[in-house]
Amino acid sequence: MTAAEFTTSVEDYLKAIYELSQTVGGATPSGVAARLGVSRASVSGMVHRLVKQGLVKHEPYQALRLTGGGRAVALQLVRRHRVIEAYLVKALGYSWDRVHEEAERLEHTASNELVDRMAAAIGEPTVDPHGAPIPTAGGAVAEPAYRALSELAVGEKARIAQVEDEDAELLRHLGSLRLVPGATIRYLGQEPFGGSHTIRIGSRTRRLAPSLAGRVFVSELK
Amino acid sequence: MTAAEFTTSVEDYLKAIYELSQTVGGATPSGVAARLGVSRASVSGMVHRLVKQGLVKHEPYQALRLTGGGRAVALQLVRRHRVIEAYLVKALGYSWDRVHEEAERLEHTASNELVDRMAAAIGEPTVDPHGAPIPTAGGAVAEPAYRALSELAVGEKARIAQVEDEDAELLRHLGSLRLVPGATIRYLGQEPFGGSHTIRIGSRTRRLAPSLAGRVFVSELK
DNA sequence: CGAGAGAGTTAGTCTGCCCTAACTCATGTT
DNA sequence: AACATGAGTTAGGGCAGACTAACTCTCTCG
Repeated sequence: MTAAEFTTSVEDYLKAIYELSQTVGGATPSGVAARLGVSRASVSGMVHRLVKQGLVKHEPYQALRLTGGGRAVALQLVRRHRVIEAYLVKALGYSWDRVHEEAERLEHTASNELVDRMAAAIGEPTVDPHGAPIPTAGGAVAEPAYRALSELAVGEKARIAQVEDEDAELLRHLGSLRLVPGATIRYLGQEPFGGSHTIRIGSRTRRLAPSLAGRVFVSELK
Repeated sequence: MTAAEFTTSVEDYLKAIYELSQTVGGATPSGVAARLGVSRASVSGMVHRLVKQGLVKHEPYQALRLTGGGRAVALQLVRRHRVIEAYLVKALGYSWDRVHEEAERLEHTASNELVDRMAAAIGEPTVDPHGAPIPTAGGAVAEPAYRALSELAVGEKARIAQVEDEDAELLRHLGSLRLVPGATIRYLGQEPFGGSHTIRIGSRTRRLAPSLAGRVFVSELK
């Protein structure tokens, strides 16, 4: 039942389409190609196979959409990825900048049962080490509408909710600033002409390059 | 450095050749084919590739032999497999009859670092749940010369050292008899004409089909 | 409105790994 | 010693998934 129903490639495409679907512009073939590091032609080829398998819907020259089945596969994969990341950090002492790469490989070979056991062993976490919500085994996900840090109003306080997880350099930098999910900050504003953002975290003032501030997401402080 | 240097297929072939090399008759192409569930022709094809990559030595119509490099790859894989099995049992509550299948997949995607962390987390085990020795990270393995249970002398006492790990049914049966590595038994003999073997384990007398007794290995009691 | 630019697709090729069918080699039996 | 048998190999295909090159569609902008 948990047999390898889909190839690693198919799973990767479905996950890419799932993740791009919830960004502005949706999942375009060239977006998928860029995300997976393959040519646009390869995406066209794979999309045909996915459509034939009933995992994706596609009208030529339109955005790609997952079917219910395709979405379910993608959500399982996302769950496996995020649980594995959380487990590596909590149970095996990994740092948060090194788990993504390992999880990218393990997510395709770990059974759902293993992932469920990992989740149980660390107390059924609801978010991964970068703050991303973990889908339930049943395939339900919270999809919180966080704001980018750069969208805060001057003087506003907020809590760091989630950061992008794919860039290890970024994660090490954010970690060194203590800018991790759960941290409380106050936004002090942006320098003129698209300069750095300034925030207060604990008793320290920190400056963030504009490109970083769009990759860190915050929630209301309650 | 721990990048995926070899395909899953290549790793599987090397492991099969390694394991068959230490049985009587060595690693023949048809032995490898049977073990991996592929045709003999597929083995011939893969052997050409492995020879070209310098992982295997092969004279036509002779047994296959690993080169130093091939052996190193195989030992890494065996280490990953056995550490994963041990970890699943000790850290995640798996039963010993369900770990082989999971480890067969994870061994190809878990990094050496992950495996080393798993090993450390459970106290650097030296054998897996079925009693098979775990190679060190450096690639050294103990290769103990155990006897099959069926080779014991009547009345002899011995310790269960290792059992075959690939047949879940077998493992469940042995588990129900408490015939697990570390258990102490006394061999009471075999029924005439190739019948069942009888052993004493704890205060109970158990009977083992001849085919089972050749798949359970014992060491001297000290 | 018409033309690029760029996105998407099709065509054709390659590699990895599997298969079946058919041939060759090695070996034991009579 | 010849031959049957089975092990090993070669030949020829197939499928998955990637690529480049070339064609087509869409959309924006002058």
